[in-house]
Amino acid sequence: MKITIQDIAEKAQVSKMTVSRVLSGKGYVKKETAERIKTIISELNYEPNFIARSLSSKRSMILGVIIFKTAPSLFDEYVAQVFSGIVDNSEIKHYRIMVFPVDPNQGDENEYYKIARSNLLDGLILLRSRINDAKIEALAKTGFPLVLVNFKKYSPYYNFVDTENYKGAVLAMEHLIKKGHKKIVFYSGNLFETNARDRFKAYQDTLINNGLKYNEEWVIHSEFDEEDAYLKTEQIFKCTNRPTAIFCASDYIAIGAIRRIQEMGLKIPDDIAIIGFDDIELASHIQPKLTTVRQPLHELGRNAGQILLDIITGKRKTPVHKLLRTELVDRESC
Amino acid sequence: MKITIQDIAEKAQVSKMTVSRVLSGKGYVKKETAERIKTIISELNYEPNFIARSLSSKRSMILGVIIFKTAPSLFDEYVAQVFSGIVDNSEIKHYRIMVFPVDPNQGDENEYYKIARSNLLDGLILLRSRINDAKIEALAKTGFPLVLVNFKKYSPYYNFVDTENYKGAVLAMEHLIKKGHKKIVFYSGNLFETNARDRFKAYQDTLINNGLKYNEEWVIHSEFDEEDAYLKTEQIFKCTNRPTAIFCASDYIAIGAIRRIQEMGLKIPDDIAIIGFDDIELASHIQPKLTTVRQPLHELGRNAGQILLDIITGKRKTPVHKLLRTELVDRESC
DNA sequence: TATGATTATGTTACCGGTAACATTTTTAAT
DNA sequence: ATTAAAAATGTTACCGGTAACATAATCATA
Repeated sequence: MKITIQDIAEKAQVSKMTVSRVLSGKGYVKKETAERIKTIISELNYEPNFIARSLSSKRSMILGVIIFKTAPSLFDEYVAQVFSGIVDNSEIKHYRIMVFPVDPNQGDENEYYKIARSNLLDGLILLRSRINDAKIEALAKTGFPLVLVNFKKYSPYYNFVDTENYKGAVLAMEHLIKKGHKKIVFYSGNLFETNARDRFKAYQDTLINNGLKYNEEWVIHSEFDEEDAYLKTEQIFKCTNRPTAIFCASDYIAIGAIRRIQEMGLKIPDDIAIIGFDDIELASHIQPKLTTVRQPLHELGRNAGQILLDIITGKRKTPVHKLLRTELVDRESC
Repeated sequence: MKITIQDIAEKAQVSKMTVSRVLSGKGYVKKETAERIKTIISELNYEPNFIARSLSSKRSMILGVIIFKTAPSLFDEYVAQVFSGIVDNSEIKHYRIMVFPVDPNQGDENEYYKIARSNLLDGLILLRSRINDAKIEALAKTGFPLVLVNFKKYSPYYNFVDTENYKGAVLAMEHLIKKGHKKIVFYSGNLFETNARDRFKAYQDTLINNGLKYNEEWVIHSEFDEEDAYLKTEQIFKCTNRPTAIFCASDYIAIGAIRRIQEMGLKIPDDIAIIGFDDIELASHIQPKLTTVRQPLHELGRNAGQILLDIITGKRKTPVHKLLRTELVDRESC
């Protein structure tokens, strides 16, 4: 039989409330009484019922992390690092973290909307949200504490942390152009994600600002994952005018492209230069080491967690719009 | 104001119970009544209070995953893959998954014991448990649904899924020996983990079974992570009798060792051969591609999840002890 | 039409805490 | 000694569901 607060109260010959006060540390309790109660608590090995507490206090102390499953593997490095960042915060230790994989292909799309409205969570962080997701706005408008990671939309309803994707992509493009490349292919990633759009825009703008032509044929509409990029790399070699460099909207894309290119016997960066985006762990381990634009994934997560807490505790008024810096990591692939 | 089951009941002019029956699909409700209630539910956009339901029904439909933070990064590939496996199960979709990072260095050690006893969870999966962890046995003995991953202990109190670490390590060692290596170093990983112990035992036994000598000087007591292995690789070159091969208890260890060895200008596998354990994604991307023993991480997670569900629903009686197969992946590092 | 079984719905209590308010005891100040 | 403030404890109601049991309505059958 589970020990309840009532059992403790009876044994200590006080009311439930006094025990409750000892547990929460709030309100007045005489020192000796508190000691007596504490002793009984540890003797009986009592642990408060989390669910009951949540129901009564109307705060669950649970935060949710929604992970849209867009790549074959749910927990790729992107998610892993952002997640580590979220958790890596002493303040967040008072909260429990719940993970919700949401697979749009499985029709899970509106799951998280239900979850948010089921009183289970005090707040929510969304990873890999897409702009074509119908329910995000509805949820945001309810005022439910919500932080989007890598989803940029300047609206009073949204709170987000994102990276300076546009600036980062300009860095990448200028790096290629400085090295003399004029024929640059872009692997887009999924353009329903705002970061892919920003990088795409920067690709186009930087070409034009440097007197180069934007050529639609040189845009490969890949997903963000390795496999898709691997498969679509065929397309490059069908171009009549073969490019000399590739700017990939993510490192996973770059890794897929590199694999295909190397299979064809071409040398990187001599035959074709490649630059990625993200700087995941793999980037520095593959051959050649990948030049890329570093996105502070861990920081992204840490900020998202902190902002969410601040919103929940009322320390910040929404909307919160935050952008983090990127930096070029120059290695061997271009 | 949040809509409650009472609001629905009033609007439909029935009692709460009838609404509750419609929601759960259990018990009798007249068709027209049910329709009427369903209409009102969707009109008012009602979502049941998860917490209240849990308190009343005494099942939270929440599973916990405890991740002992032993490496610098909480979510390394090992954790990511096992976790993906846990989640990748249609039956588990009815449950919520809560993640608890437990950092022994921060004194979190007994956190999970409290969590398990706070009525928040229906069951628990433990990753990276160590045999010196005092509370695991206490928890297991309470009969709380509990599955350990990669923790082998044949006891009626424990349920676990593990890999055939011993056999896998024998595979690795025999592979090295077959290639003519006689002086083989072992990087142990943390010997508080049962899988490290099994691999260590296999290392010793296989040496002896092949007429080779077990030499304590050739055992490097590293942690399971890359950085520690990198640092401890110095030790090899202090041996008077320099080894020709290294068997690493994990791929991360191997990657750390390789980095140090390559920095010293030595060639792998010519100057020194290396074999790893796990077959993480990185293993096939580094240079040279790592020969290793594949451990089915995703399967490990999938099994752990399934076993936990079976225990919770009473389909299986504990104890459950399950071992999964390993396989040698022959690449370029030896 | 009576009767038992089946279907449909309702009532009550409870899950185990906490909030809000009430009461009693102690302490400090006049 | 009196009295107000502070400290200590208690009472009651409620959070929003569900389990268990009770009752009412409907149906099938003799």
